[in-house]
Amino acid sequence: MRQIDQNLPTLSDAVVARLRDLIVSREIEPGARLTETSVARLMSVSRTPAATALRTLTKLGLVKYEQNRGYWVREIRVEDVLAGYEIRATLEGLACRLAAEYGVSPEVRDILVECVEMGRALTDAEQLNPADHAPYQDMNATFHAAILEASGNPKLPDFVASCHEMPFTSNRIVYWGSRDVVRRSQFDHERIVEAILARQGTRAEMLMREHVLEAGAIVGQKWPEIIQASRQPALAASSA
Amino acid sequence: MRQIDQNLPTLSDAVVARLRDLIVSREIEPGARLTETSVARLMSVSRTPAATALRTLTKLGLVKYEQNRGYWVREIRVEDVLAGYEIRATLEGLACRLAAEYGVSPEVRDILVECVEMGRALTDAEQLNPADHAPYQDMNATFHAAILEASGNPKLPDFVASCHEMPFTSNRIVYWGSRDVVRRSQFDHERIVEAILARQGTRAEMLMREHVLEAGAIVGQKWPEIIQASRQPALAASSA
DNA sequence: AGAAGACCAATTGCATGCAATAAGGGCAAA
DNA sequence: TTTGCCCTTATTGCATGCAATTGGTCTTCT
Repeated sequence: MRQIDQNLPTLSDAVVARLRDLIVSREIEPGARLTETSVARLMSVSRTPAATALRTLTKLGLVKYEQNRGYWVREIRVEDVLAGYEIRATLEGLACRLAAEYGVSPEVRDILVECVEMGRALTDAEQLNPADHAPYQDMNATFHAAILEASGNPKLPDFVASCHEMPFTSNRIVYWGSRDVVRRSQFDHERIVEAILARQGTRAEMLMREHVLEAGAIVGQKWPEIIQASRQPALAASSA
Repeated sequence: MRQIDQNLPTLSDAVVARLRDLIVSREIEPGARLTETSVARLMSVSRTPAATALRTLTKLGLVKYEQNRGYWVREIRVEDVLAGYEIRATLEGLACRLAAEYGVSPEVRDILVECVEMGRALTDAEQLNPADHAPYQDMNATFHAAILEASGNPKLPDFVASCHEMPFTSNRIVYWGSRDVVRRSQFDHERIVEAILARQGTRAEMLMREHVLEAGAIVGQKWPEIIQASRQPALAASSA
């Protein structure tokens, strides 16, 4: 009875994951009513994990809640997604500045240099290799996480993580359709590392802001396609 | 049976409020075990609202949680509080820049001007009047909220709000012990409004950063006194 | 004596019944 | 016709019993 389809630790987590996919893919339409009972039936669980999941999704901003009234699916507006990128850009920019100003440990420096070298190698060929997409995403996540850690601000990683929990704002979404776009992102990484190691705080901050905002801009441009693609369950499910 | 002492909508909310006070005031020591059952007994409620409250406090960062293991009281470190101020300073700075760059509506302009005039009046006398503390706090909250709204970023108010939920990071804590400190804060407000109305985005951003960081610096300086004062239940309870 | 395995206690995770609450509709009175 | 009140109904909020998981301990075998 444990685990409905993913091997997440609790039923509630599994309900959150599945319900999020259903909302993001618009299989459940914006404005639709979500009662604890209906979610419980839909997921074949009792009301307890359904209720817990709905509270979690409320905090994630995917459903709206009114006291003693119930839950509704919220519309995912492109301006909300862009707002998330704007906040993430600012916070990751802060992390860059702090890391540059206070200086990074040799270990962090090695990680950053390694990320840059790996990214260069993965994107150096004349054409992007689909098989390199996943390694590049991993490198990207490592890169951003290392800088957040190196900021010395113990709350910053958590705040940025809550940005990632919003749909389409994750740093795992690296557009792999155009070599130019990926290559430019890679150049950003190189300049960011250069700035941090040279202790150029403001430069590092602005470069990271730009870097993240550009990722957001690409999502904004391709918004109709993204929504369209996410309507297809097969694709939406792959986001897990 | 409803409401144990505050008139909050749900029992769970009341448990969150009381437990937060107990943790912040260190009546429950850092590292202490918190089981659903013990909290339920302590608050004279069943396990359900206790469990909900513990999950909420985990998200607020006041308790630590381990899967299927339980909850522990986390230590409130001064560096965590300062980290919160650093994030808040950056985000409110962002809001200022956006409001300045895109321009504010006449309504918002009137609110900001009114806040500045009220603040000037409340701090103009040679000595601070204790009775003016609460009105000044209200003005301060209105001021910051108006700018966050005016930023046009729909997620920004929520993110800043989650900063306020951390202990000692609320913008309601305005130090009222020194006229110079309050007066300087008031001057900041005046310059921030000037910069926003003059569409000077970067200046507005930096002024707001400085403004919030100074509030954090004061908390940092007075940390031992704050911890000491919060040990006294009478004072701690007044934070509700 | 040390290590591995099985048992035991403590704690959360889940299921379900019941109570409280709030919105909406119907009915009556002005 | 409109307005105000009450009642119904849908839904969450709460209480509690049971199952599952985890960590520690005790035993046993090497």
